[in-house]
Amino acid sequence: MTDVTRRRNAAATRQALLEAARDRFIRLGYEGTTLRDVAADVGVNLALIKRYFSSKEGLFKAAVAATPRFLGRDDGIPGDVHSLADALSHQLSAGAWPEFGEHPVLMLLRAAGDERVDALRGQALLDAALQVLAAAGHSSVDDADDDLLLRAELLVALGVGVAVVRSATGLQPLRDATAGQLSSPLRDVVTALIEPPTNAP
Amino acid sequence: MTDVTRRRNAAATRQALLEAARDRFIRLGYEGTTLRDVAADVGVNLALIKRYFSSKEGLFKAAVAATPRFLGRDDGIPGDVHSLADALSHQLSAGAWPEFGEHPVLMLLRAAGDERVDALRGQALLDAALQVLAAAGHSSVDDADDDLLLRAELLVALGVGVAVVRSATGLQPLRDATAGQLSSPLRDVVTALIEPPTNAP
DNA sequence: CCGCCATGTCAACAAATGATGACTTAGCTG
DNA sequence: CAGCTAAGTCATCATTTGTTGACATGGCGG
Repeated sequence: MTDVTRRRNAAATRQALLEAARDRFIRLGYEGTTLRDVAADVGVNLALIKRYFSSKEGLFKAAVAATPRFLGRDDGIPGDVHSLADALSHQLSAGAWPEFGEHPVLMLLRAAGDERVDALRGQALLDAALQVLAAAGHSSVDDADDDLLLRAELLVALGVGVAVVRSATGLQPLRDATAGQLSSPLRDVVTALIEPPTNAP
Repeated sequence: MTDVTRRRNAAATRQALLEAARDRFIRLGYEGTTLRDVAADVGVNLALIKRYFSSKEGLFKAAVAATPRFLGRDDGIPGDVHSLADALSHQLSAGAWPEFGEHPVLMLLRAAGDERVDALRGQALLDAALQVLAAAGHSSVDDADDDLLLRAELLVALGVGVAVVRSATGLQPLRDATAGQLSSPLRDVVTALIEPPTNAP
């Protein structure tokens, strides 16, 4: 945004536009984001967006492509239920994602009815559920029955819900919960969902 | 909408407008809903909305006021953790809310940045969390420590997440999950959150 | 039957917003 | 330095959408 090395530097300007757009898309959704505001954030003329991204939809797709998925990041895939719970705690803690302001999954969820984005969004959530299953020791989809997949998706839904609730309300203490505070309850949930207490004969 | 008894009947027309608006607000959010579409749904002129609700914001607030809260409905407040889990299973099952199409909580979450709606939304979610606490045997807020409140809010977030994920994606098997299928996992989650397995000394 | 008033329609305005082509300027290259 | 091209600006258009005042009309009370 305030990059000094951006004097008639196309790549840097394009990048700045992308970041400004991503920030607004995450906070305000597709409809709520105006191209004029994005251009103003960067201090550049509206028409440049057309040059670099063709249209608002092009800008949105580029922003989506440049945003990490739900359980994706660089943390690597958690190998067991405990590290999965820890990864969730960190992803859902208050200070996480300082570069986005909100949880990046919100951008996907606030998208317009575009077909390609819909597919991307569904895939991202399914991927997350599969990662949960992997952490539970199931390497392939067919390895798990529908009930287990449903349980994994419920865990993903919990993550989505936390992100949504935090961004939409000031609900305390959830709003400011740290990873440390989330850790204990989330461990309980993960364990209960993926390793039910009394289910084996 | 297709009420035959609606020939120059102000009350019925007003009600039809309210229902059409509610449906669109829930599915498409505040920004995504246009007054022209709402009027067209009812088969009435756009200007009538101004007459009955003053403005789009007035229409939205009326729709919010006429929509049940999260754990509110008429089911009554669940008295223990098991009936709480069952109530959740039913509220979050695929066929629930036939009169809205989606879970009504989505209307609150997709609201514009209006101050009063923000407050309403926060209050609705807090109420839901308090109901969860009540089901856990805590009659007042002060009765519970922050950790327990956080756990209750996580359960509410799970509900919100399920509603959001279902409305935004075709994620299976969550999308079509019945109350029966949700029951077992949700019981595990509720128990784990509200009655942690190994916490007492 | 007739007029009145609630009910509803019509046409038009203004603001916001995405899209677009013509124009300008800075910085490199020869 | 001259000039060409990429980078950026400007003014404007078309569309959508909320808002609004003037107008039409149907049913009910007298």
